[in-house]
Amino acid sequence: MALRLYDTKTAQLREFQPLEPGKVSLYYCGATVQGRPHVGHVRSAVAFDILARWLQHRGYQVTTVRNVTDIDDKILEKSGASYAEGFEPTEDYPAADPWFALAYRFEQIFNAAYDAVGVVRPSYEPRATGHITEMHALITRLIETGHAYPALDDSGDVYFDVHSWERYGELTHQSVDDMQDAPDADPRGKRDPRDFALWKGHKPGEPETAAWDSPWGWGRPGWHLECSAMSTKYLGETFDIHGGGRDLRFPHHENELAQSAAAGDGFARYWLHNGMVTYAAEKMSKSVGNTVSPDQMLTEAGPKAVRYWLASAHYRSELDYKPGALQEAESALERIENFLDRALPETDTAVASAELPSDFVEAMDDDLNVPAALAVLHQTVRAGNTALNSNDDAAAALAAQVHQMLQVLGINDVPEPAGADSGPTAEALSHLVEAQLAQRAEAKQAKDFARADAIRDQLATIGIQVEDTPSGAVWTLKGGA
RNA sequence: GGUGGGGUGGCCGAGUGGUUAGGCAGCGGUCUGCAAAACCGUAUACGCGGGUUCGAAUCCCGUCCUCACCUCCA
Repeated sequence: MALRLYDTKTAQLREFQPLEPGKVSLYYCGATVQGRPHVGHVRSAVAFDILARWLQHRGYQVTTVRNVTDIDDKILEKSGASYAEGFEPTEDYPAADPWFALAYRFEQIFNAAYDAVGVVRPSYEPRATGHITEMHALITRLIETGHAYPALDDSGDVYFDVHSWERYGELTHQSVDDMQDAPDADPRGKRDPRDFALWKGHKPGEPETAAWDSPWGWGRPGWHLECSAMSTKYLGETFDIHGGGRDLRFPHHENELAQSAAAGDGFARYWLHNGMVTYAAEKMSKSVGNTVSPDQMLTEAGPKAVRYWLASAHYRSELDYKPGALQEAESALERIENFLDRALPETDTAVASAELPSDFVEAMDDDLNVPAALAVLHQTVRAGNTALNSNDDAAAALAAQVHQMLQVLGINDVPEPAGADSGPTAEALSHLVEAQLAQRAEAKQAKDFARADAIRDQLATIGIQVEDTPSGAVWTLKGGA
């Protein structure tokens, strides 16, 4: 069975066929680094990370590009504000903060957030400001072909002429005439309010460092242009998959498509969009102020559980964040890991060669139906536990399958938080607990269950859970004691 | 006004005509000194009203509610 993906542009499931046999080029929109990431950003990255991993699993050589928008109105605004009289600095926004320092600082925080849940770094991570030359070339082509024009006023802007491109609206299935004008639309030097900026002329008050020379005067790039210029540079004029959040479909992706196609490029062959993360059924976003940070999630559950939760709804569905959701994921994941601990006490080399269950493969091939794939994973865990309970040899093979499924979903690659498990502190703790457990074993031997239970309860109150197994007591450190 | 999604059992969340999604939380049981873990069993379901069909959560019509985008947004 072939991999099928839902393509926004044609609004249907399409069998995936790469442009070049054996290779896949994937571009997905990263963040505008003007502030800290929230859960929605991480969800999107996890969705496309799983796509990349699945393509790789299917044998494709995948080239992944995720852009960094390191210059835009908000970045300049926030930087500008940090120089103003009476500015109150915060940890995130210090005083006298150059725009490039601000952008790079948040870029690193974004990367830390992606890393924390095991998102593989893309092949390339280009920044908008590093591709001004390529953008100029694209603007020039658009002006030459009559699809772009310098502003009619003296702003120094250059606009894309939406009426010059009759396919405009094809991605989101809208016609220009039906689009509602922005209530606060500033017509500036536009022929039509819906024309969008390719190049923004330098404005008085904006820093000199945020302006580049161009055939149309000093200025800086418009938002949409970078993705067209960079995807083409790194992946070619036509490439396989373009991804991003659903909220980017319009205007961002529509505009990207228009400017690239109008310039004669084939551009993306499949468009994939992930659903929004909501909070109390409302889209999580900075402007609404209902964001939850990756750090906050990580205080509620382990990083693997966070990734599990982010993947637990289909990538095109909305994912509603609510307190308790992460604990549920943690419980589910714990059952999986308990099984693996029991069935694969030591690293087994046979694990790597295990084949994925066909139902799992089928689910993933069906537009990355991760919830259905997880159902297969859980069924395998149950079968494995049953096998273990009856000393059936099948357990090891099932465990190997479970391991492989976790691998493909990227859950195994989530780094464990450093600290608790190793080092002198852990060593000392281990000795203390083992001593207690030895006493408890003695008490149990003597049928002094009251004392044995007292020891267990005492350990429980400091966050150490004791469980009796056929091979003796084992203990685990539980957070949040 | 335009475009595109949704409304599934206590909660989350798959599923597009007939046979168990799955998880979490409950309840009962097995195991255990007691627990824990694990397994077994179990209840609660498809927004509302019509229609098509032998049969609909799934198709059609109507209706209500809701979300996203059209302005920066993963």
